[in-house]
Amino acid sequence: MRLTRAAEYAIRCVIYLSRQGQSVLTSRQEIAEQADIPAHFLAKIAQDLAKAGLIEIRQGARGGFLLSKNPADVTLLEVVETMIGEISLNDCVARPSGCKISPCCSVHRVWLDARDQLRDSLRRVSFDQLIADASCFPSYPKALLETEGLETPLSARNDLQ
Amino acid sequence: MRLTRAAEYAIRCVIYLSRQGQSVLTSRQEIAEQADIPAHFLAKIAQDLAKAGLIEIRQGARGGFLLSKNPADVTLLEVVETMIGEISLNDCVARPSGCKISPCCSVHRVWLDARDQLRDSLRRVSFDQLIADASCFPSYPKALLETEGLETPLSARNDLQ
DNA sequence: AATATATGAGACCTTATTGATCCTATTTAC
DNA sequence: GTAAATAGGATCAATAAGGTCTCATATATT
Repeated sequence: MRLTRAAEYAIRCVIYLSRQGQSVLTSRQEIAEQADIPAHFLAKIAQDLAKAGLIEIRQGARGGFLLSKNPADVTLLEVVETMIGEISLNDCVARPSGCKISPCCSVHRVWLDARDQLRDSLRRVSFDQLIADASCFPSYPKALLETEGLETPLSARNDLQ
Repeated sequence: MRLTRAAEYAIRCVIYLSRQGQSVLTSRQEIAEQADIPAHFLAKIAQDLAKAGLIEIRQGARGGFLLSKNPADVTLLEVVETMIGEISLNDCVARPSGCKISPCCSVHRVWLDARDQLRDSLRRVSFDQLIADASCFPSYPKALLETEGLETPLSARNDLQ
Protein backbone atom coordinates (compact mmCIF):
# COMPACT_ATOMS: atom_id res chain seq x y z
CA MET A 1 0.00 0.00 0.00
CA ARG A 2 2.77 2.33 -0.98
CA LEU A 3 3.31 5.16 -3.37
CA THR A 4 5.24 4.11 -6.48
CA ARG A 5 8.78 5.24 -7.12
CA ALA A 6 7.60 7.10 -10.23
CA ALA A 7 5.25 9.21 -8.11
CA GLU A 8 7.97 9.98 -5.57
CA TYR A 9 10.26 11.07 -8.38
CA ALA A 10 7.50 13.21 -9.85
CA ILE A 11 7.08 14.99 -6.52
CA ARG A 12 10.81 15.66 -6.34
CA CYS A 13 10.83 16.92 -9.89
CA VAL A 14 7.98 19.35 -9.27
CA ILE A 15 9.59 20.50 -6.03
CA TYR A 16 12.79 21.20 -7.91
CA LEU A 17 10.97 23.13 -10.59
CA SER A 18 9.01 25.03 -7.96
CA ARG A 19 12.26 26.08 -6.36
CA GLN A 20 13.47 27.30 -9.73
CA GLY A 21 10.33 29.37 -10.04
CA GLN A 22 7.41 29.26 -12.45
CA SER A 23 8.43 29.28 -16.11
CA VAL A 24 12.15 28.89 -15.44
CA LEU A 25 13.50 26.41 -17.97
CA THR A 26 15.64 23.66 -16.45
CA SER A 27 17.34 20.82 -18.30
CA ARG A 28 16.30 17.27 -17.65
CA GLN A 29 19.89 16.44 -16.81
CA GLU A 30 20.12 19.06 -14.10
CA ILE A 31 16.89 17.91 -12.49
CA ALA A 32 17.91 14.26 -12.70
CA GLU A 33 21.24 14.93 -11.04
CA GLN A 34 20.08 17.32 -8.36
CA ALA A 35 16.94 15.42 -7.40
CA ASP A 36 18.61 12.03 -7.77
CA ILE A 37 16.25 10.63 -10.40
CA PRO A 38 17.36 8.24 -13.20
CA ALA A 39 17.49 10.52 -16.24
CA HIS A 40 15.67 8.22 -18.63
CA PHE A 41 13.02 7.46 -16.09
CA LEU A 42 12.54 11.18 -15.55
CA ALA A 43 11.86 11.58 -19.27
CA LYS A 44 8.90 9.25 -19.02
CA ILE A 45 7.62 10.83 -15.84
CA ALA A 46 7.86 14.29 -17.39
CA GLN A 47 5.68 13.18 -20.26
CA ASP A 48 2.92 12.29 -17.84
CA LEU A 49 3.31 15.56 -15.96
CA ALA A 50 3.19 17.45 -19.25
CA LYS A 51 0.05 15.64 -20.42
CA ALA A 52 -1.58 16.68 -17.17
CA GLY A 53 -0.63 20.30 -17.84
CA LEU A 54 1.60 20.56 -14.79
CA ILE A 55 4.84 21.21 -16.65
CA GLU A 56 5.82 22.27 -20.14
CA ILE A 57 8.50 20.49 -22.13
CA ARG A 58 10.81 22.34 -24.52
CA GLN A 59 12.49 20.15 -27.08
CA GLY A 60 15.71 20.78 -28.96
CA ALA A 61 19.05 22.22 -27.98
CA ARG A 62 18.84 24.01 -24.63
CA GLY A 63 15.52 22.35 -24.04
CA GLY A 64 14.18 21.13 -20.73
CA PHE A 65 11.20 21.37 -18.44
CA LEU A 66 9.43 24.24 -16.77
CA LEU A 67 6.56 24.54 -14.36
CA SER A 68 3.49 25.83 -16.17
CA LYS A 69 1.62 26.91 -13.05
CA ASN A 70 2.34 28.86 -9.95
CA PRO A 71 3.61 26.46 -7.25
CA ALA A 72 0.79 27.70 -5.03
CA ASP A 73 -1.70 26.31 -7.54
CA VAL A 74 -0.23 22.83 -7.75
CA THR A 75 -1.35 20.37 -5.11
CA LEU A 76 0.40 17.22 -3.96
CA LEU A 77 -2.74 15.31 -4.90
CA GLU A 78 -2.54 16.47 -8.52
CA VAL A 79 1.02 15.28 -8.91
CA VAL A 80 0.41 11.97 -7.17
CA GLU A 81 -2.75 11.13 -9.09
CA THR A 82 -1.15 12.15 -12.36
CA MET A 83 1.30 9.36 -11.78
CA ILE A 84 -0.79 6.61 -10.21
CA GLY A 85 -4.34 7.46 -11.25
CA GLU A 86 -7.11 8.30 -8.85
CA ILE A 87 -6.32 6.99 -5.39
CA SER A 88 -8.58 4.15 -4.28
CA LEU A 89 -7.18 2.23 -1.32
CA ASN A 90 -9.03 -0.95 -2.29
CA ASP A 91 -10.47 -2.65 -5.33
CA CYS A 92 -13.99 -2.47 -4.04
CA VAL A 93 -13.87 1.32 -4.12
CA ALA A 94 -12.29 1.42 -7.55
CA ARG A 95 -15.04 -0.57 -9.18
CA PRO A 96 -18.09 -0.91 -6.96
CA SER A 97 -19.95 -2.65 -9.77
CA GLY A 98 -17.34 -5.39 -9.73
CA CYS A 99 -17.48 -5.85 -5.99
CA LYS A 100 -18.23 -9.48 -5.21
CA ILE A 101 -20.13 -8.65 -2.09
CA SER A 102 -22.18 -5.55 -2.53
CA PRO A 103 -21.70 -2.08 -3.95
CA CYS A 104 -22.33 -0.44 -0.61
CA CYS A 105 -21.54 -2.75 2.27
CA SER A 106 -20.15 -1.45 5.55
CA VAL A 107 -16.54 -2.25 4.68
CA HIS A 108 -16.88 -0.45 1.39
CA ARG A 109 -18.02 2.67 3.18
CA VAL A 110 -15.06 2.66 5.54
CA TRP A 111 -12.59 2.53 2.66
CA LEU A 112 -14.52 5.16 0.77
CA ASP A 113 -14.35 7.55 3.72
CA ALA A 114 -10.68 6.79 4.30
CA ARG A 115 -9.93 7.45 0.66
CA ASP A 116 -11.77 10.77 0.66
CA GLN A 117 -9.90 11.78 3.78
CA LEU A 118 -6.54 10.88 2.28
CA ARG A 119 -7.27 12.73 -0.93
CA ASP A 120 -8.35 15.79 1.03
CA SER A 121 -5.11 15.73 2.99
CA LEU A 122 -3.04 15.65 -0.17
CA ARG A 123 -5.19 18.26 -1.85
CA ARG A 124 -4.61 20.68 0.99
CA VAL A 125 -0.85 20.71 0.36
CA SER A 126 0.50 22.92 -2.42
CA PHE A 127 4.07 23.15 -3.67
CA ASP A 128 4.70 26.63 -2.36
CA GLN A 129 4.14 25.16 1.09
CA LEU A 130 6.44 22.26 0.33
CA ILE A 131 9.34 24.38 -0.85
CA ALA A 132 9.05 26.64 2.17
CA ASP A 133 10.80 23.89 4.11
CA ALA A 134 14.47 24.04 3.19
CA SER A 135 15.29 20.45 4.10
CA CYS A 136 13.89 18.74 1.03
CA PHE A 137 16.83 19.57 -1.20
CA PRO A 138 20.28 20.84 -0.53
CA SER A 139 20.42 24.58 -1.22
CA TYR A 140 23.74 24.13 -2.97
CA PRO A 141 24.38 21.93 -5.99
CA LYS A 142 25.51 18.49 -4.91
CA ALA A 143 29.00 18.86 -6.43
CA LEU A 144 29.64 22.09 -4.57
CA LEU A 145 28.64 20.52 -1.27
CA GLU A 146 31.09 17.70 -1.82
CA THR A 147 34.05 19.93 -2.61
CA GLU A 148 33.29 21.95 0.49
CA GLY A 149 33.19 18.74 2.48
CA LEU A 150 29.84 19.65 3.99
CA GLU A 151 27.38 17.17 5.35
CA THR A 152 24.48 16.73 2.96
CA PRO A 153 21.26 14.82 3.50
CA LEU A 154 21.93 13.09 0.19
CA SER A 155 24.93 11.36 1.69
CA ALA A 156 22.57 8.90 3.37
CA ARG A 157 21.78 7.60 -0.08
CA ASN A 158 23.85 4.44 0.17
CA ASP A 159 22.31 3.25 3.41
CA LEU A 160 19.50 1.49 1.60
CA GLN A 161 19.19 -2.27 1.88
CA MET B 1 -1.79 2.07 -3.67
CA ARG B 2 -4.28 -0.67 -3.06
CA LEU B 3 -5.03 -3.23 -0.42
CA THR B 4 -3.84 -6.71 -1.38
CA ARG B 5 -6.24 -9.48 -2.22
CA ALA B 6 -4.99 -11.44 0.78
CA ALA B 7 -6.02 -8.62 3.12
CA GLU B 8 -9.45 -8.35 1.50
CA TYR B 9 -9.93 -12.08 1.94
CA ALA B 10 -8.81 -11.84 5.56
CA ILE B 11 -11.45 -9.19 6.22
CA ARG B 12 -14.13 -11.40 4.67
CA CYS B 13 -12.96 -14.35 6.70
CA VAL B 14 -13.11 -12.43 9.97
CA ILE B 15 -16.51 -11.00 9.06
CA TYR B 16 -17.78 -14.51 8.43
CA LEU B 17 -16.41 -15.76 11.74
CA SER B 18 -17.84 -12.72 13.52
CA ARG B 19 -21.26 -13.57 12.12
CA GLN B 20 -20.85 -17.10 13.42
CA GLY B 21 -20.10 -15.69 16.85
CA GLN B 22 -17.01 -15.81 19.03
CA SER B 23 -15.63 -19.32 19.58
CA VAL B 24 -17.91 -21.00 17.06
CA LEU B 25 -15.84 -23.50 15.11
CA THR B 26 -16.24 -23.26 11.36
CA SER B 27 -14.52 -25.39 8.74
CA ARG B 28 -12.11 -23.80 6.31
CA GLN B 29 -14.15 -25.24 3.46
CA GLU B 30 -17.33 -23.57 4.60
CA ILE B 31 -15.66 -20.19 4.97
CA ALA B 32 -13.95 -20.54 1.61
CA GLU B 33 -17.19 -21.36 -0.16
CA GLN B 34 -19.41 -18.83 1.56
CA ALA B 35 -16.97 -15.93 1.46
CA ASP B 36 -15.70 -16.81 -1.99
CA ILE B 37 -12.04 -17.28 -1.05
CA PRO B 38 -9.73 -19.86 -2.72
CA ALA B 39 -9.52 -22.61 -0.07
CA HIS B 40 -5.77 -23.11 -0.17
CA PHE B 41 -5.14 -19.40 -0.12
CA LEU B 42 -7.41 -19.12 2.90
CA ALA B 43 -5.23 -21.65 4.68
CA LYS B 44 -2.24 -19.36 4.34
CA ILE B 45 -4.20 -16.30 5.37
CA ALA B 46 -5.57 -18.10 8.41
CA GLN B 47 -2.06 -18.90 9.55
CA ASP B 48 -1.25 -15.20 9.65
CA LEU B 49 -4.47 -14.39 11.47
CA ALA B 50 -3.74 -17.14 13.99
CA LYS B 51 -0.18 -15.94 14.60
CA ALA B 52 -1.62 -12.52 15.37
CA GLY B 53 -3.99 -14.07 17.88
CA LEU B 54 -7.11 -13.07 16.00
CA ILE B 55 -8.35 -16.57 15.31
CA GLU B 56 -7.68 -20.04 16.64
CA ILE B 57 -7.07 -23.00 14.38
CA ARG B 58 -8.21 -26.51 15.25
CA GLN B 59 -6.52 -29.28 13.33
CA GLY B 60 -7.76 -32.78 12.63
CA ALA B 61 -11.11 -34.22 11.66
CA ARG B 62 -13.88 -31.68 12.23
CA GLY B 63 -11.24 -28.99 12.56
CA GLY B 64 -11.54 -25.43 11.38
CA PHE B 65 -11.20 -21.85 12.53
CA LEU B 66 -12.80 -19.82 15.25
CA LEU B 67 -12.62 -16.21 16.33
CA SER B 68 -10.62 -15.94 19.53
CA LYS B 69 -11.88 -12.49 20.48
CA ASN B 70 -15.16 -10.71 20.74
CA PRO B 71 -15.93 -9.07 17.36
CA ALA B 72 -16.23 -5.76 19.22
CA ASP B 73 -12.59 -6.05 20.21
CA VAL B 74 -11.23 -6.69 16.74
CA THR B 75 -10.52 -3.63 14.60
CA LEU B 76 -10.29 -3.41 10.85
CA LEU B 77 -6.78 -2.02 11.31
CA GLU B 78 -5.63 -5.13 13.17
CA VAL B 79 -6.78 -7.44 10.42
CA VAL B 80 -5.38 -5.30 7.64
CA GLU B 81 -1.98 -4.80 9.25
CA THR B 82 -1.75 -8.46 10.14
CA MET B 83 -1.82 -9.14 6.44
CA ILE B 84 0.21 -6.30 4.95
CA GLY B 85 2.34 -5.10 7.83
CA GLU B 86 2.15 -1.63 9.30
CA ILE B 87 0.60 0.78 6.84
CA SER B 88 3.03 3.38 5.51
CA LEU B 89 1.78 5.08 2.36
CA ASN B 90 5.31 5.81 1.16
CA ASP B 91 8.82 4.47 1.48
CA CYS B 92 10.08 7.60 3.16
CA VAL B 93 7.77 7.00 6.10
CA ALA B 94 8.63 3.33 6.34
CA ARG B 95 12.34 3.95 6.76
CA PRO B 96 13.11 7.58 7.50
CA SER B 97 16.77 6.70 7.99
CA GLY B 98 16.92 5.48 4.42
CA CYS B 99 15.23 8.58 3.00
CA LYS B 100 17.44 10.08 0.33
CA ILE B 101 16.38 13.59 1.09
CA SER B 102 15.92 14.12 4.78
CA PRO B 103 14.28 12.29 7.68
CA CYS B 104 11.85 15.11 8.29
CA CYS B 105 11.23 17.17 5.18
CA SER B 106 7.87 18.75 4.50
CA VAL B 107 6.71 15.99 2.15
CA HIS B 108 7.61 13.39 4.71
CA ARG B 109 5.43 15.12 7.27
CA VAL B 110 2.41 15.18 4.96
CA TRP B 111 2.61 11.44 4.37
CA LEU B 112 3.18 10.80 8.03
CA ASP B 113 0.03 12.71 8.97
CA ALA B 114 -1.97 11.06 6.21
CA ARG B 115 -0.84 7.66 7.38
CA ASP B 116 -1.77 8.38 10.99
CA GLN B 117 -5.16 9.59 9.87
CA LEU B 118 -5.77 6.48 7.78
CA ARG B 119 -4.71 4.16 10.58
CA ASP B 120 -6.99 5.98 13.00
CA SER B 121 -9.92 5.58 10.62
CA LEU B 122 -9.36 1.85 10.35
CA ARG B 123 -8.78 1.52 14.08
CA ARG B 124 -12.13 3.10 14.83
CA VAL B 125 -13.99 0.32 13.01
CA SER B 126 -14.62 -2.95 14.83
CA PHE B 127 -16.15 -6.11 13.46
CA ASP B 128 -19.33 -5.90 15.49
CA GLN B 129 -19.99 -2.67 13.61
CA LEU B 130 -19.18 -4.29 10.30
CA ILE B 131 -21.52 -7.25 10.75
CA ALA B 132 -24.35 -4.97 11.80
CA ASP B 133 -24.75 -4.16 8.12
CA ALA B 134 -26.47 -7.13 6.53
CA SER B 135 -25.26 -6.49 3.01
CA CYS B 136 -21.75 -7.81 3.33
CA PHE B 137 -22.70 -11.46 3.07
CA PRO B 138 -25.86 -13.21 2.07
CA SER B 139 -27.78 -14.23 5.17
CA TYR B 140 -28.48 -17.58 3.57
CA PRO B 141 -25.88 -20.07 2.39
CA LYS B 142 -25.11 -19.59 -1.29
CA ALA B 143 -26.56 -22.95 -2.32
CA LEU B 144 -29.86 -22.25 -0.64
CA LEU B 145 -30.16 -18.90 -2.36
CA GLU B 146 -29.63 -20.53 -5.71
CA THR B 147 -32.25 -23.19 -5.20
CA GLU B 148 -34.69 -20.52 -4.16
CA GLY B 149 -33.82 -18.56 -7.26
CA LEU B 150 -33.26 -15.41 -5.28
CA GLU B 151 -31.06 -12.58 -6.37
CA THR B 152 -27.78 -12.62 -4.46
CA PRO B 153 -25.04 -10.02 -4.41
CA LEU B 154 -22.62 -12.86 -5.14
CA SER B 155 -24.21 -13.30 -8.54
CA ALA B 156 -22.28 -10.27 -9.75
CA ARG B 157 -19.14 -12.35 -9.32
CA ASN B 158 -18.60 -13.02 -13.01
CA ASP B 159 -18.80 -9.39 -14.05
CA LEU B 160 -15.14 -8.83 -13.28
CA GLN B 161 -12.73 -7.67 -15.99
C1' DA C 1 -5.17 -49.14 16.73
C1' DA C 2 -6.72 -47.99 12.12
C1' DT C 3 -8.85 -44.95 9.17
C1' DA C 4 -10.85 -40.97 7.35
C1' DT C 5 -10.90 -36.16 7.67
C1' DA C 6 -9.10 -31.85 8.24
C1' DT C 7 -5.52 -28.32 8.69
C1' DG C 8 -0.08 -26.95 8.96
C1' DA C 9 3.80 -25.35 6.74
C1' DG C 10 6.29 -24.26 3.20
C1' DA C 11 7.82 -24.97 -1.63
C1' DC C 12 6.60 -23.73 -5.99
C1' DC C 13 4.62 -21.62 -10.09
C1' DT C 14 2.40 -17.99 -12.82
C1' DT C 15 1.20 -13.45 -13.78
C1' DA C 16 1.14 -8.47 -13.17
C1' DT C 17 3.38 -4.49 -11.82
C1' DT C 18 7.19 -1.71 -11.09
C1' DG C 19 11.45 0.32 -12.15
C1' DA C 20 14.63 1.18 -15.39
C1' DT C 21 17.08 1.32 -19.86
C1' DC C 22 17.81 1.70 -24.80
C1' DC C 23 17.22 3.23 -29.49
C1' DT C 24 15.62 5.90 -33.29
C1' DA C 25 13.10 10.04 -34.48
C1' DT C 26 12.21 14.73 -33.95
C1' DT C 27 12.88 19.36 -32.57
C1' DT C 28 15.49 23.61 -31.86
C1' DA C 29 19.62 26.87 -30.94
C1' DC C 30 23.49 28.30 -33.08
C1' DG D 1 23.86 22.04 -41.44
C1' DT D 2 25.31 20.48 -37.00
C1' DA D 3 25.08 19.68 -32.31
C1' DA D 4 22.25 19.38 -28.41
C1' DA D 5 18.31 18.04 -26.26
C1' DT D 6 13.83 15.70 -25.58
C1' DA D 7 9.86 12.40 -27.68
C1' DG D 8 8.04 8.11 -27.87
C1' DG D 9 7.90 3.53 -27.76
C1' DA D 10 10.17 -1.10 -27.28
C1' DT D 11 12.29 -3.82 -24.19
C1' DC D 12 14.09 -5.95 -20.15
C1' DA D 13 14.95 -7.18 -15.25
C1' DA D 14 13.41 -7.36 -10.57
C1' DT D 15 9.90 -7.69 -7.36
C1' DA D 16 5.54 -8.62 -5.52
C1' DA D 17 1.04 -10.62 -5.78
C1' DG D 18 -2.00 -14.33 -6.31
C1' DG D 19 -2.67 -18.84 -6.28
C1' DT D 20 -1.61 -24.02 -6.20
C1' DC D 21 0.41 -28.29 -4.63
C1' DT D 22 2.42 -31.70 -1.61
C1' DC D 23 3.74 -33.96 2.30
C1' DA D 24 3.39 -33.77 7.31
C1' DT D 25 0.61 -33.63 11.31
C1' DA D 26 -3.34 -33.68 14.25
C1' DT D 27 -7.94 -35.43 15.72
C1' DA D 28 -12.64 -37.64 15.68
C1' DT D 29 -14.68 -41.84 14.89
C1' DT D 30 -15.06 -46.65 14.71
